[in-house]
Amino acid sequence: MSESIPTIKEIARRLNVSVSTVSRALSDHPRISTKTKEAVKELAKALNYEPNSKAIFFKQKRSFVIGVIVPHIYEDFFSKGISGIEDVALENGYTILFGQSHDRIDKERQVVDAMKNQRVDGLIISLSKETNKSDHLKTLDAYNIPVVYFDRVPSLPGVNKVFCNLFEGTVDMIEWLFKQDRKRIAFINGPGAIIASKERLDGYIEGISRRKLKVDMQMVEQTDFSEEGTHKAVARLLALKKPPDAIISFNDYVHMDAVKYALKEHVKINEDILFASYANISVNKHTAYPPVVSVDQFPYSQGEAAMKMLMDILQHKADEDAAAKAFLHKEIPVALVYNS
Amino acid sequence: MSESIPTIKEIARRLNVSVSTVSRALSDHPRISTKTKEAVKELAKALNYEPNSKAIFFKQKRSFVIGVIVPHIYEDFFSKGISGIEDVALENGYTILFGQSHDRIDKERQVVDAMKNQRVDGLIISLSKETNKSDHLKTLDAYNIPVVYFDRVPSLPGVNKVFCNLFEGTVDMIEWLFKQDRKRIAFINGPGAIIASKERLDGYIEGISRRKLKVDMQMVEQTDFSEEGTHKAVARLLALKKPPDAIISFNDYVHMDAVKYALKEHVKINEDILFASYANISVNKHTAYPPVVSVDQFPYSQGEAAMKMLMDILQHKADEDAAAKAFLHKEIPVALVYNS
DNA sequence: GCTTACAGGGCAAACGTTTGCACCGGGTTT
DNA sequence: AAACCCGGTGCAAACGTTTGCCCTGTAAGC
Repeated sequence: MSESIPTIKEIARRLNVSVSTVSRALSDHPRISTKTKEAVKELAKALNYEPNSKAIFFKQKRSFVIGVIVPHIYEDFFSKGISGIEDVALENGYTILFGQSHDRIDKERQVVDAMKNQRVDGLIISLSKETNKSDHLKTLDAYNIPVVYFDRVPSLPGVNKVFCNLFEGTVDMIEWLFKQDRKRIAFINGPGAIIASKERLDGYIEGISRRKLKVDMQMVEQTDFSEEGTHKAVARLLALKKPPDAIISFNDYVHMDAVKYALKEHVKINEDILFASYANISVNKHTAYPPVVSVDQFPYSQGEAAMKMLMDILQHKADEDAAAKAFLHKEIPVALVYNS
Repeated sequence: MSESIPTIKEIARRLNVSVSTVSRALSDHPRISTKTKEAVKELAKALNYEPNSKAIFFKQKRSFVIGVIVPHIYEDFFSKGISGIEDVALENGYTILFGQSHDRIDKERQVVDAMKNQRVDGLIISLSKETNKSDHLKTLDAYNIPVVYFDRVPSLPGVNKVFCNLFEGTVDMIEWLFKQDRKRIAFINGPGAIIASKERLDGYIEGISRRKLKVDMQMVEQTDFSEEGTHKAVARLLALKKPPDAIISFNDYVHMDAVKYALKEHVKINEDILFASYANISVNKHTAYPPVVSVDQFPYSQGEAAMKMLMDILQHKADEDAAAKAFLHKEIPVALVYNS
């Protein structure tokens, strides 16, 4: 009943030629006459022939599939990153196998395993928060599957990675706030353990220091990303003898929670206190009180860059040229985005 | 240099048995002695053997990959749906190939083609807005790839689909608003052309009618989902001689835009006017003015249901039993979610 | 007329795995 | 003692495609 899927064999049978001829005709091999090629291609089109990429992989050891693993898909940042990856992949005839780690290392392991079983040609991964060592990714080496890390990258050097550094962006943001005549700039950072927090804090300290001011650690709060955590941080800031006239939040989600609490305290958002943040997520355009400035990390571009890097690696895989095998690093510049 | 990937052959060679024995041992075939099985399994583990699923597909004509195509990943609704799909897939040993149509039919075609080339075992798709006929999905029949439609489903009957109907939810929402003593309930609907708009409108009319009230079409506005479109709709509602005391928005994004405009007009949100909406997206928990009630369509559950349905179809694919081949429909109930 | 060259195309192996069938040796039936 | 059964295992084909090598026929070169 289900009329069989056309194969190269079928074409060969109908045209009374051998399968090898068909194969070569389809790939424009010079040894095949134009006439035969035309006949083959015509019939292929008529039968709606599509090569079975699994069989090709089997022969060529390439699957034309690349794996993409992110902590969460629901975060604006990652969904945009995936779009960047996907677009470049499609341009190059690749498809993406997808998985989420939900920020858990066991899940990450499971997904990495699944990708390995599927014999992906390469992997782009943004590490889960729990992932400090990447031994589960070492096994990919044995399978000769190259890995490109994306945004949440290991700090070790011996890897390919695309990321951005928030240090400069933070310094710029502080400069800008000073120009708006803000003098008491507070900062709600994320948990101290993660690198992203350190980058931001370093930038904050540098930014304040450049104005020859002393950094007041009372102005630096921390949140665990929960609503309560952020509320408490804001509460402490507002309770200071000299409360801040600007608050930088770790990201736009923290920003929203901060605003929510400040509103309850009758703070005039972006008047009494200017609110700044990181990420520049899409919903900022819809919310009543977006941050006046947000540091955009251009996830789409990061995704594009990561996929291009992977394509590059795949190209040069067979090369004996050692130089082509060096580990690639790419730092994407950030930019301030203003909401008026 | 790249130490070779372990195969079943390698195991056979080392253990001095045939590949068939290894294959059977690995799959717990009853004819193989426990001793041999143990030896094989032990060595397999030691070598870190992982079956090459491409080769298996080749033999079994199953890839253990299912394709998932959605209009956008950045929408909260779809990202949750995908998570539901993914979790069920993983439980069943399947991995997902992912693609976005960006609400364009040409992109949808391209992605469907890519999935076909990869010989996915099945496909779950939420149609793009542009897709009215699905001839490009007909070609999947020839490849014997079953399709389950998800949320954005074709209205025709001869398909498998999981969806929810907003009619009841809308009626319930109106009832609830009446109970809050709201008498002039306005409605900002989406473009008339899409089914989702019709369902909502029908529910709105039914809800109002049940109170024996006449439906005032001045209270029914429309937006094209742009910020301006929504702003104009709100402006018209506020300019009415008898402005509304409740506004239902097409979804939470429209809701946000509506609130943003209303704030400018000094409306006291959720006091002067109660705001209600659909979708119950995650950021509602962070925003300053979430809708007091939102109709949750449980995208995660829908995703789960869709994947389970597909697993079911795949199970019964070989069945000659016609009953098992009937087209499956599943309607997921919605629920009101209140934000206090 | 004979060799040589080359264009055009076919044969068959290989990729990793599954599976129907055959085989073998020892124990049970008759 | 012949016939049978059965647990345990091996053989080989098959899946769709690519590719190194070989074969054939015709035309050019001598």
